[in-house]
Amino acid sequence: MGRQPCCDKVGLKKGPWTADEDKKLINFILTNGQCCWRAVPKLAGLLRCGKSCRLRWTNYLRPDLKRGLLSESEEKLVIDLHARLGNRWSKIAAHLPGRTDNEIKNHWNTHIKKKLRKMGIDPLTHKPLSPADQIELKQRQDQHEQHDDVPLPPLPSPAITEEIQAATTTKKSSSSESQSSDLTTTEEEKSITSSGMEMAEADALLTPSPLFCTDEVPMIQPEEILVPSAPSSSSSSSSSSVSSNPSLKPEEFSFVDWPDASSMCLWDMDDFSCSWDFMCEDGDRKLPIDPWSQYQYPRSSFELL
DNA sequence: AACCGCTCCAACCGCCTGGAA
DNA sequence: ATTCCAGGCGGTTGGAGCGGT
Repeated sequence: MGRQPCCDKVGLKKGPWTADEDKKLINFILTNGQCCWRAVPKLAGLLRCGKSCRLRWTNYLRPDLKRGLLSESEEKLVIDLHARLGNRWSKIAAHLPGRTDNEIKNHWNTHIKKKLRKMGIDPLTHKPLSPADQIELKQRQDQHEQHDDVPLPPLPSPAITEEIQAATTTKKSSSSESQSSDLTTTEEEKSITSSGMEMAEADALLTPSPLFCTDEVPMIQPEEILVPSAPSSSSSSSSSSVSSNPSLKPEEFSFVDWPDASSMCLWDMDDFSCSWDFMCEDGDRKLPIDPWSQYQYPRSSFELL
């Protein structure tokens, strides 16, 4: 017996959201807050299932979302976090304010995977592909230049496979922590702290405003929140254009942590790169490590891509 | 201009989990 | 203890947009 669908799908709309639907959802959430997604479509006058509403809001309409491609620093962070957490996109996204798990997942699949493979790094294991694998990969790429979905070559060694499986198992066994709030530190996140970056450093890395390329993403003030009027399918890269809603007041955005514009500053990349000197514990000592060393290629080789 | 193939990403689907009943 | 429900997550898909021929 299959599981009941999340909602009665008869008569429900699917596919891209229209500007009108977005407007209804935004107005509803801003007025009532996020609660009981199942009830949202009915109360907001939408012919969507609650799940669809939640996704639309969290992945697209939330005012605190960043837009645009991931910056180089964000990309590095994603790679590092992926090496430690695997495909746990929501966990990874939790470390990148304003980014969604979906966005990071997409970026990983479309950009980062390719970069790593080009560099001879297995995106699955974050270990170098063996020379034989690289030759094979090259041959396959030559044969199927256009296809990125070439099956991955064999894993470098059974030990690595076990390592990944162990990580996967950890995911299952630690599922009880998966729902914990962002403020709590999970076991895995603790391991990140101890084996990799210091939490404070990670926080510094992850401090929203200074990190991001503000030229990619215009700062939006609460009073500037606008309701899109163009169909969503065509507004993917310029989401929040358009007709303002005078009924929405800045104070109604209390659930959004708006960056303090006065504290905004741009960091030089050189300043930022300093933050990538991680520490590892060696007994009682803490030793600095370069996270890029695990890839066994010079940092600059990545930056050239 | 038309066609084709590729890329990208918004959205969907199915499963899992925690909490309430 | 069990069942049900809602929310969350990760994998996958579909289609718009774009470049090449």
